[in-house]
Amino acid sequence: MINRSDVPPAGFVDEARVRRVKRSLVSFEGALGLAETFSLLGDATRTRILHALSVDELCVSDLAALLEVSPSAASHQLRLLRDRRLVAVRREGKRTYYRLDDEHIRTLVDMGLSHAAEDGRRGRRRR
Amino acid sequence: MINRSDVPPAGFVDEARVRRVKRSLVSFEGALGLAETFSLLGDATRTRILHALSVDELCVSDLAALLEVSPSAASHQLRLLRDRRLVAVRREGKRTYYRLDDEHIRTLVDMGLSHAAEDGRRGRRRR
DNA sequence: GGAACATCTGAACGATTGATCATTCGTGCG
DNA sequence: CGCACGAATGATCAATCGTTCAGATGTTCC
Repeated sequence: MINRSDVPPAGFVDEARVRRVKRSLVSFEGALGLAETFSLLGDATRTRILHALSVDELCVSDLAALLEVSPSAASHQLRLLRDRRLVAVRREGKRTYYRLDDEHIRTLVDMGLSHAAEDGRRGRRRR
Repeated sequence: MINRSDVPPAGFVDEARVRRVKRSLVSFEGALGLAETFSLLGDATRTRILHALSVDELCVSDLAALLEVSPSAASHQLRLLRDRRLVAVRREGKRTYYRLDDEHIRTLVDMGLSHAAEDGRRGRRRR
């Protein structure tokens, strides 16, 4: 038996390295979950919502007016963020107040902003 | 003059709060840049690529074989990551080796993974 | 030079996305 | 109750995205 059974059909250029990487690789499902969360941050409207909420809790109408989007659009996006537990809800009479649910999110947004800032400093985008 | 000129046409529920949030809000362009970076992380294939590269540098064919995607697909995604400077390239003979360009990225991916992990622990997804 | 290989690129297709509009739900008030 | 308001939802449509396929580059080795 020369070929190990855990080696995919093809054949790698650098077997040892690939095996090493493979060992600490997360499952496809894990990556998918990660990507789903990130893709929520991958929209300017939602990023702005999260960034606004990272400063203070806001009701839908104020949030919508502040970001100059329709209340409906804001609500749709808030639902996505809510489903993923990035924001939490609190009802007060007719109004619904949203806030960040997780301290991680604030950190992610801040970190992303600092990356973007640095990215702007040097010459964004090759080619 | 009762109405301040920097107040949008409508009228907010909580003027003071909105003004406070507005003050520390990033520009639309800033949010857009942030979102563009995040949306690159918002795809499972790219996340897996980045995660793999966070372990070790790899050439395109090994990367593709490891993740079980076509070399073409891998190349397309790598281009996007390259354009945004998330990965860096090194050529060695016929092969092209990719690696993470920025330590931030590794942190972002790791942080996202830990968030996802915690998210899995409690009951992901409401409703 | 030419064959073999690794990677890149462009076009095309199907799938997913975000905004919008109309409608509905829920709450407070006259 | 019935109206008004804030918010949520469903359907629709255009735009964007990721993959695939075919072909173009670029590199090594003979």
